[in-house]
This record gives sequence, structure tokens and C-alpha cells, in this order.
Amino acid sequence: MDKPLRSLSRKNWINRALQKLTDEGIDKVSIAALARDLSVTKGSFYWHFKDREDLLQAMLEHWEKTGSEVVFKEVDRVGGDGKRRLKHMSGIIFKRYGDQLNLELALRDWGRKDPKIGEIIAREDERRMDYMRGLFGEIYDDPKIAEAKAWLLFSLYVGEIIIAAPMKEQSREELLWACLDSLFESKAANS
Amino acid sequence: MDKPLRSLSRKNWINRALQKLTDEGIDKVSIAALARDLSVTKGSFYWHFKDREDLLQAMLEHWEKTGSEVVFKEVDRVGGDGKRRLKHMSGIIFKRYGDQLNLELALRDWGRKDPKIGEIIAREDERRMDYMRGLFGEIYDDPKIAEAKAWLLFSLYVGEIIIAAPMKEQSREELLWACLDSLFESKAANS
DNA sequence: CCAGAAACATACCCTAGAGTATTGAATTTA
DNA sequence: TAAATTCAATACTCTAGGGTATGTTTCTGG
Repeated sequence: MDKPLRSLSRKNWINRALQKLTDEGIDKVSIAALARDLSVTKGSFYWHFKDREDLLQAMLEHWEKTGSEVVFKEVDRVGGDGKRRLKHMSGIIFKRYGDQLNLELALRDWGRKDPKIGEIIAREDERRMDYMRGLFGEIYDDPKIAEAKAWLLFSLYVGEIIIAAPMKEQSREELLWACLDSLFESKAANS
Repeated sequence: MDKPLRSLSRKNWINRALQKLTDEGIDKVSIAALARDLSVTKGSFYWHFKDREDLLQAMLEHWEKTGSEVVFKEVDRVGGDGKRRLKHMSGIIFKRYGDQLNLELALRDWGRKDPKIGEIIAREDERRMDYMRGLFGEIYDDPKIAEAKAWLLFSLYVGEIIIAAPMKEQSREELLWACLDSLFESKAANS
């Protein structure tokens, strides 16, 4: 099925580039450095890609395809009420590890520097918020409360990536679930 | 009081550099670019600084001096119980705007690339978490709950900076305060 | 008014990286 | 087997940036 290993494919380049983006940020995603990593010369790169922009575009497309849409689909497939789906989704998110989280961060940082990328990230974020706001809407009558809860959960997702402080009272898993539970304890709940 | 404007000071360079860091990330903090911005040549830079490392160090020191310690001092000065201090602190944080938040983000991104910077950020984060955990400890008996609440609040602080989705049910201020209120509504509260 | 220092300019070297054009080798395909 | 296609190497150009060495101006105190 796979193409012979002796020759590289676009996908090889994209994967390496995503790794570099994860590790060192978008500015360090240089053709020269990638070529060194892949033990080839730039001649190969310019066969597979028009220019650097072409590569960056391809990286984005790859990310969008493996984004949150996949998670939503899976959560909806299993089903359940709002609370159940939120817990299901959080379980998936909490299971993500190192590189996956760092890629998310590196992309967001890229988005802050480049407005074009920023818009893509923003659309993705809006989809996520819409989804979570909808689920919390099943739990809380007040749409303002539902939005606040959704925002807190979203913040929890991204906060974990960015906060560098150690947990002192419990493990990471324990803490995240305690945070989630905290979001379901409210006088304003209607179900 | 001020030195004559015709000649630049270290502080001028540092400020410009922090601005560049905020706007375009640490990789774009180049001596050449800063010199262009300041309408001088590199000759000036190397009078005020030994090399680029010297500048980056100076930028960090400036940030550490204007960090969270200032906020803690102010909150403790006004005083009150845990809940009151947390609200007071949040009021200060929520008032921060554009550049100040983006600098925070840019620094964290820098910290992810450079382990030495990462450690400085981590120490700062730990101080912040310790402070908030202590205050929530006044409200919740269970230290695990207190830590979770502190983590959620910290996540809210940083989440606001990074999440690009628009609020749809309320203004930014309303939402943030609704989030904060949500953190104080718990069956496990003891006061 | 002049010596020295402070602040900057000029001119240079060196490296990294984007991009192009041409060439060369391996594989397919006819 | 010969030709075409695929993939990569080589050899260049051009620009940006770090760093150094040295020249030039402007300010300041004696």
C-alpha cells in the first residue's frame, strides 16, 4: 500500500513540518532545516511543493481534517444527554498528550502572528464553543449561565496546555475531573 | 528628568523589543528590525547592549518586576476574606487589555521554545497557583476542591487570552463575572 | 575652547534560509 | 530495451540578520 520508502512524499514533509512547528514554532519551519532532518536537499522539497506557503497551507489542511469535528462526531454517535456528552468529550480531550497539545498551542501562536491563520483558528474555536454551549444549554435554562459554563470548560481545555504550575493536592487526572464536576454543581441547574 | 531625546537609552530598546515580542514573537525580535523601528543603526544597539542575549535578559527582568507580585500586594493591602480577595484580584486581571495579554502569551510561547525561559514562567505560575489555592482554601475545606477551583480560575485568566471565539449571549465582562460566580457556587462550600 | 567620553554611523564579515535552474539517477511504462 | 516520468542532488543568486572594527558627531566638564 505504502509507496516505496526510498522516495519521500508530501506527507513525509508535512509530518516533519508539523513536528518542527510543535517543537520550535512556525518561524523555525524552514525548508533547509526540514531537508536536513529528512537527509535530503532542497531539491526534493521543491519537487513536492511550489514554495514555503504551499507547505504551510498543506499543514493547515491536515490540522483542520484531524480537528474537533472528529471528536464531535464520536461524541454524538455514542449519544446521551448533555451532561453525559460533555463528560464523554472531556474524557477524550483529557487523554490527549504532549505533542498533540503542543501542536495546538503552536498553531494558536501562529494564528496570533498571522491574521489569515488567526481567522481559521477563530472559526474552529467558534464551532467548539457553539457545540459546548449547546450541550450546556440542555443543563442550564439561563443561556448566559450555559455560555459561562461552556467558556470555563473551554478554558480548562486550553489552560491545561499553557499553565506550567504543578498540581499539589492530586494527580492531573483527578484535578481535571474535579474541575469538570465543579462545572455541574450549580443552583441554577434545571435537570 | 528625562535624558535628551536625541540619544536612546537601554529602556527605549527594551520597550521596542517587548512590543515586537508582543506583536510577532521572540524570533522576530531582531536587532536589525528594532534599529529600523528606532531610526538608528546597529551601531547604537551594540553601544547599549553586549549582544542579543543581553537584550533578551533585560526584557525578562523587566517583565518579572511588573509581574503578579504587584497584584498580590495590592489585593492583600485592601484585604478581606478569600472570596473578596479573589474577586478583587479577578477585577484587576479582567481589566487588562490587548497588548498586556498578548505579551503574556508571547512570553509563554517563548518559554515553550526555550527551556531556560520556561523555568522562569513555571516559577511564576507556581506562585500564582499557590496564592489562589490559598484563598480558595479559605472557602472550601477539601484541599482538592480548592485546588480545582484555583485551577479553573487560572484557566479562565489564560483562556480568555487564547480562545478566539466570540461571546454570543453576553458581553465579555458579563461572561467573565458569570464564570467567577460559577466558581463560588458549590455544595462543598463551608462558608 | 578643547579633551575626552558618549552615542551613533559606516563598512565590513559570516551564516542561514528562500528560491531557481540545471543535471543526474532510479523506476515505470510503452 | 528505449523513452518518459519521478525524485533528488548540485550549484547558484539574493536577502536578512548577528557580530566586529572603526570612523564621526555631539555633548560635557574643566
